[in-house]
Amino acid sequence: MGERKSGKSSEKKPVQKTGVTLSDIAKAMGLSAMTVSRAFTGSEQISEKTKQEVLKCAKELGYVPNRWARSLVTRRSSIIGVLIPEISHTYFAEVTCGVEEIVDKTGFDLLLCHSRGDAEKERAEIHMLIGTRADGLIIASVQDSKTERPFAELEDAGIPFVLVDRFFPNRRFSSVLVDDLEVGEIATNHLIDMGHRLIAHIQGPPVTPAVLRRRGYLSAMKAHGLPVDKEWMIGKDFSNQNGYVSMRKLLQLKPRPTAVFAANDPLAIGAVRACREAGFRVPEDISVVGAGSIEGDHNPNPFLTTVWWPNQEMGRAAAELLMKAIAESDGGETHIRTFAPKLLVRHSSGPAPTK
Amino acid sequence: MGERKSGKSSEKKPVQKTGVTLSDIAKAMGLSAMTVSRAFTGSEQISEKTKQEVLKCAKELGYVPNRWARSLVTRRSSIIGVLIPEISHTYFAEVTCGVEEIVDKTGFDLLLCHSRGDAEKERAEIHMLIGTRADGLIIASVQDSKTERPFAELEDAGIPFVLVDRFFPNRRFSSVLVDDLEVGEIATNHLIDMGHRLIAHIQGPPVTPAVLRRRGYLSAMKAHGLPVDKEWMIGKDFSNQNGYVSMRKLLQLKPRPTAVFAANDPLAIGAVRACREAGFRVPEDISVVGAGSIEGDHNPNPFLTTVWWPNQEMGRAAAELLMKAIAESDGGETHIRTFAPKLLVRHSSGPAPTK
DNA sequence: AACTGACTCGTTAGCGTTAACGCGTCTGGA
DNA sequence: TCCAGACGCGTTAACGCTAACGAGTCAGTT
Repeated sequence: MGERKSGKSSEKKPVQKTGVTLSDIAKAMGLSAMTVSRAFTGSEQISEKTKQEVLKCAKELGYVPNRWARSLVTRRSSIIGVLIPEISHTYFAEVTCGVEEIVDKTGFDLLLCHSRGDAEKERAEIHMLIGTRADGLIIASVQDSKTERPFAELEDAGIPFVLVDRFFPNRRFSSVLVDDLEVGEIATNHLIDMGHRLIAHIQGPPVTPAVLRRRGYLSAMKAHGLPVDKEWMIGKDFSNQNGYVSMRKLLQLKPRPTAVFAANDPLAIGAVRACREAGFRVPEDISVVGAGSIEGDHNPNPFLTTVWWPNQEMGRAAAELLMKAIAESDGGETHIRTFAPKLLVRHSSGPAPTK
Repeated sequence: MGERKSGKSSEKKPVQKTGVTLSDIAKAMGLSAMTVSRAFTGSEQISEKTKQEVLKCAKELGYVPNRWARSLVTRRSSIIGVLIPEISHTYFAEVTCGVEEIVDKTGFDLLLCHSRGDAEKERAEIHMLIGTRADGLIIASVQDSKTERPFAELEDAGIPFVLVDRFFPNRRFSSVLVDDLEVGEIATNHLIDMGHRLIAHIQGPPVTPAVLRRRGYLSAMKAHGLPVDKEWMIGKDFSNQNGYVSMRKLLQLKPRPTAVFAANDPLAIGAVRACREAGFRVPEDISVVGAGSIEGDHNPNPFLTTVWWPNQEMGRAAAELLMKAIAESDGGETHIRTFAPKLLVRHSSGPAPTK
């Protein structure tokens, strides 16, 4: 067995598999480990000269300080946990991107965790993050009001956290929100303004944002004296598939709705697909409005009329709240930042058919 | 000056800010720390009875094992680093999602790092990940062939890694790829089949995938004896904005191209936008084909004709390669898996205008 | 009765790093 | 000349955990 790399090596030293340590380079330089440590921690108690020498020697030997040994004694991991249902949802990807921007700037790193929409998995991940001694958490929770237990654990562990787009009325947690009630109202009002009266709603799962958007839909309809048939509210999760299936059902109703407010964009896109397959034109025959559009350069969808809000900025805001909570470590106050949604009129909505 | 923690404490125990430790519950139960440890590590050297008692007591006291203390002695962090340009690109989000799926299943966690397309930042993150003693890395690198230095560092540190969609011909690294040459050919051939002859190409940045797609475009054109004007190849990065700007320039050429192959979907969407703004219809006047479509339920784009490949599955494949490399720790062999792209004909491409 | 071996549990030593303190050396001012 | 104080470095003792070995108990075997 040939050694693949003999390092700097003195004589035999088979393979330094474990990696170079502080005391390795301390010995090599005839210094104490402490002095070497000081060269890396930015301590004042070391002369500039030896500091440079140490850094140089460390580089040659390929030494990189062991983060965990350090954080064990420092009691800070410099790790922020991000706990979301799934990163492939563009919405969460953009929030996460905003979080990363701030967090990276402050010298922390991101541990990415998926709850996959499962409250129990979320709980397990929180537990894991406590074990990881994360310095803080950003959570897009799938817990409902009855299962706040995981958050209590976090508080016991003294780990600050900020919720994204989830609000628990009975308990104040720091959070960053969109006004989801307004989302529902804006979308619905737009359709009403275009002359629609038979407006259906494809809803999401029973989490706060979806519930509020639905409530906004209902409130807008009511405000205009428009009746809402129970069959017009349909759907059970945020998937494209659900949008497709729900729309197919809606198309069979009579009278057939002339417009649909879908609780998010994937739902809306699924709905559009169902309409077209069934031979209806969008928006000439049926108008569709989504919600939660993606921003930025990467994946714009130029077709769908939708209600937009600044995902990435919300991520930044959440991270800023968290950074402040960590820095001040008061742990006491909770802050809530709410963002206003905005209607983006594009090409999937139009005037109600005159028929 | 108040003592922040009086150890195990006898009477008052103000706030155990530091968190409960192994020996805390060892003392509480009259056991040794080792026995308690065994209850958590799944060791055989403990009776089922005491194990359950320990677990129960730990739960009551809110004890969670300190991951870093553990990994310090274990020499395994159970952390996989994912180093990508930016998670808000749906492409990387989906790859990451696939990675997470496998990695989570195997008991690892993901440290998410952004290179932001900057080779130097990427290098810094790799350095950080070495310090973190990550057990393995998945990298969508922005290094070019001349700057492989970071990878050498990884090899020295004995950290296995798998590259995603980057290939370094002069050096064999384990990697997962799409056949980008074929991507370019498929897209271009499709347009040629539709009768187009004046086909332009909006290209990406000078990284391997973009270069290969362009080469595929050229090869397809050449194979059909079609000339390529230098002005038809334009563009410098993967952004939507670049697609828009480049298309505007292409529209002013005479003769004006009747079709465009854009190196990825954001480019294509930007191009479509430019066409429409200038009063051209897509696909009646101009056909546009993208590449790298997103899959899954969340963000389908039902309009764009594009070349597709299985992002999420590629992520899974990369993670599986990495898991194997970690488990076997041979570190020797390198594996390369290539995925075939597939044309998705939708509504942004059509027959060449007869003029 | 003595021996073997399986089971449980404890003891000793670190893993690689930093906090806190201590000890020389050198400088400058009275 | 002497001493305060700054400066640069070393020593000791953790941080919370587990590997490796060792010791005690109890059953079954010879």
